[in-house]
Amino acid sequence: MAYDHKKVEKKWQQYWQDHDSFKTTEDPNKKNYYALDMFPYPSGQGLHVGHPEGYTATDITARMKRMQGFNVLHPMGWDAFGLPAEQYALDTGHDPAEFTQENINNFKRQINSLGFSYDWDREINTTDPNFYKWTQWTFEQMYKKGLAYESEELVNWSPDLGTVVANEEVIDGKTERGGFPVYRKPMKQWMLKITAYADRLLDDLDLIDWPENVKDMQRNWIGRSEGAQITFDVADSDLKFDIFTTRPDTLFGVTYAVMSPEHKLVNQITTPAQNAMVDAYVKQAEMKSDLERTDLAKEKTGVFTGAYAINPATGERIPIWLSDYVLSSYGTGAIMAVPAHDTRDYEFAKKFGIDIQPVIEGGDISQAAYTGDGVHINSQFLDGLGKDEAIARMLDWLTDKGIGEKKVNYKMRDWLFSRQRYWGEPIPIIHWEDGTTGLVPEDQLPLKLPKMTDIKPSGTGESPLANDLDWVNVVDKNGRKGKRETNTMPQWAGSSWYYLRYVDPHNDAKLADYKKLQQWLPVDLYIGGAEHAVRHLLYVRFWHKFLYDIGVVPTVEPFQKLYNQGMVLGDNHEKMSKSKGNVVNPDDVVEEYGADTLRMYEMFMGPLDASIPWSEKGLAGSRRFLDRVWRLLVDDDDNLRADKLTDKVGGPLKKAYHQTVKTVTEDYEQLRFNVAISQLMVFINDAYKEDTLPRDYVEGFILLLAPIAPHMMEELWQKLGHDESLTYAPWPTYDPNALVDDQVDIVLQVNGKRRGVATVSRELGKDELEKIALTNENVEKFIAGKDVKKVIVVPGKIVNVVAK
RNA sequence: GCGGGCGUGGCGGAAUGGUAGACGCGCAAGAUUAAGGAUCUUGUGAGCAUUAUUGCUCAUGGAAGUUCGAAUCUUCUCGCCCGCACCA
Repeated sequence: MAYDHKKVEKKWQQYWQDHDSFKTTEDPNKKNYYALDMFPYPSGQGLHVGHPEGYTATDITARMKRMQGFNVLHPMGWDAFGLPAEQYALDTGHDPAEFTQENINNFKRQINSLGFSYDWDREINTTDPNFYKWTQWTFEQMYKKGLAYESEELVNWSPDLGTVVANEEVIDGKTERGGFPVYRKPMKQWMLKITAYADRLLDDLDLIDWPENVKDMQRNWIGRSEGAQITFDVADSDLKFDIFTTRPDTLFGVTYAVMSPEHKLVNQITTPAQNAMVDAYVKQAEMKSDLERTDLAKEKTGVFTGAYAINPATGERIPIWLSDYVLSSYGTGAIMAVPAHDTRDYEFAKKFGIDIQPVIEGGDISQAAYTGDGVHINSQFLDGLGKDEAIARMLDWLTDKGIGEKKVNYKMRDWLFSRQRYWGEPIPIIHWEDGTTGLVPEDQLPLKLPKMTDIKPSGTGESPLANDLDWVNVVDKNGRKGKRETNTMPQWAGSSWYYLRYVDPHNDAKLADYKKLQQWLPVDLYIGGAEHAVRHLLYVRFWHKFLYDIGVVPTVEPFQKLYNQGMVLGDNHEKMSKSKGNVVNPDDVVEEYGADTLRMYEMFMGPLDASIPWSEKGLAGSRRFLDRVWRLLVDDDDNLRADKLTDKVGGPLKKAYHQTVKTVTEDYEQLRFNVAISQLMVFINDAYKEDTLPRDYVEGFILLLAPIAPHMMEELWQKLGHDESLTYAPWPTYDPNALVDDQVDIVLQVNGKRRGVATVSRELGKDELEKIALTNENVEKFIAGKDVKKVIVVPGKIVNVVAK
């Protein structure tokens, strides 16, 4: 009888549920291990075969750690607020809450069908008021510290979505969701002051074990740059403006200044003669979406304001231009232009015929800007100096004169935290009629999202919540009237701290108990997709550091080790998508091959972080291996092949077994599952050649394979006579002495090429090995007629004869 | 343009300075004739030589280098992927 995956998988899933097998233990005598998945957004599509790749990796780790005697926290939950559900609800007339619940039920069914060892008592859901109470609470703490503030900002407005989106949600000038154009528009919005943590977010990357590319992306996003802020006077007026530059040493080469079209001073400095042109340029810039602005970046545009500034170094008058190559959102929104030594300024100066004044030797300014290092010229007190020295000297000079100072700037901007949509956490703020703004008192949290029938975005920049007057209008105990904030939080809010709630999910009094957090944090292993490298993972680190500062969490970083699983591609090597018709549904795989096969195949495909095409043949191969394991131990009548088992240990499988325990344990630890599986296959291939199998080895093997294929291994474990689940069976150990043979193969080389092999005693010394090599028939052939210059002997491994 | 990564059989991939191609897929041969994606054993980078155990040559995108020895380290170069992109 062939292995019946449907029966066996159902049986053990039921067993685990009935026995609370995966309930988190909190034994003070054990060490703790926190294995975390990026919780999913429960979409209407259901689980994708990409989801189980990361989930299986953490599940294997969690299962191994349990067997190794750790308390293991391995939870799952739902990132259930967000645009897609709301969009779907709008399109179909569904209630997003109901629709989301259906999706969650489906996701949970699918996840359970794959045999993941989650502790469902700790399930969380970001849309549950008992959860978002603490999202709101954290927002209030930020507000009290001045880190959550309301501000008129130039924001990314998406008319198609009817909401603003954060900078991080704009990809190539379009919204991440839907790919809609984005316009810069001034709007009053809630912001979180993530920039206050810029340096710590940057520096603490050194403390964590994350992929280098993710760290680099974060460094890049934070974009710290050191330079100077310098004040320029506007000629013939009392006005001044600041610029930021990383090259204060080139101040003598400044021949003009540029302000962004949105700069505050534009109206005040523009001369009447230039007014019409400036006006037209500013309007035009306003109309363009970000995408159009960057698309047109090939050709610089700009307009002269008619005004002049004074170069503080030379005292000369320099024209002030306007151009959208200067961004209002970076630095001071104005620059000093050094066309001789900056490629952008060079292009602009060439186009508009502005003076180009070299101040560093090297390059040819008739051809291109010279941005390299060199000796300064035409720069009075900087003449003769190199770049670094000149920068230092100039900073001193600026500071002395009181017209400039050293300054650090960041590309990262504050986090736009409000959305004009319904399906999100309400921001717990009340705007009072006397013009003040206050928090919803903590004892009134959670501030629940009201049920509404019409949740269409107004399109005017107001949230649909504004229409629910019963909810919006409030009166305090003194009769003062107020209106609730109607913007909601972005989807990233709940995911910025959810991993903390798993630690203490039912706590009514606190976000989570500090002592419990001390026991579990930081998360030991966090696995998810690379698409969250900057956004989610930067927000989380910011929230965590804030919560650390106010004494809620005990660690400065949330996730000690992060790993990005790759993508599962379609069998045509392309990203799976409905339109390409290459989507594989995990339900179908579980039905046909079983969960163990799916888990095993996804781990065997290749390295966990690689993106690899799906192969039905490969999937079948994984099933074949599991069948092979089954048949090795179970006969056609579904009975254990007891006659094959022996209580003796040792024999021909001894070395292979110990090697397997060692390799598999180490490979699991390093998430090298594909290699671990190949070693398990080697052992089974060896075992097939033997008539008898030591029972110890068979049991050890079953435990090693159990994290990957838990259902079948539980069944085999039971057949071997165990009446309890193997969940807490002790992890196999190996004897290092069993790994070394008395006899080893020594490779014999001549000039680095393999010319023979000799099987000798492991302890054989250098001299004997050299002698064996030199007397080897084939080696002799290759050194005949040559001088032996040197013989390199690596005992136990190799002998290389160098002959010329 | 800048930053990061990758390039190994027909395919997915092993090997992180010491026998290149573990393991799997595919393919082939043999055994077997179980009804279902069969199973078991063996072989399988290319080429040459050999009755043969076997030996030799070439081979990790390309070129050069370091080294007794390089898929692995260095430089250049080509190609692909990811991220950022007028950030002053």
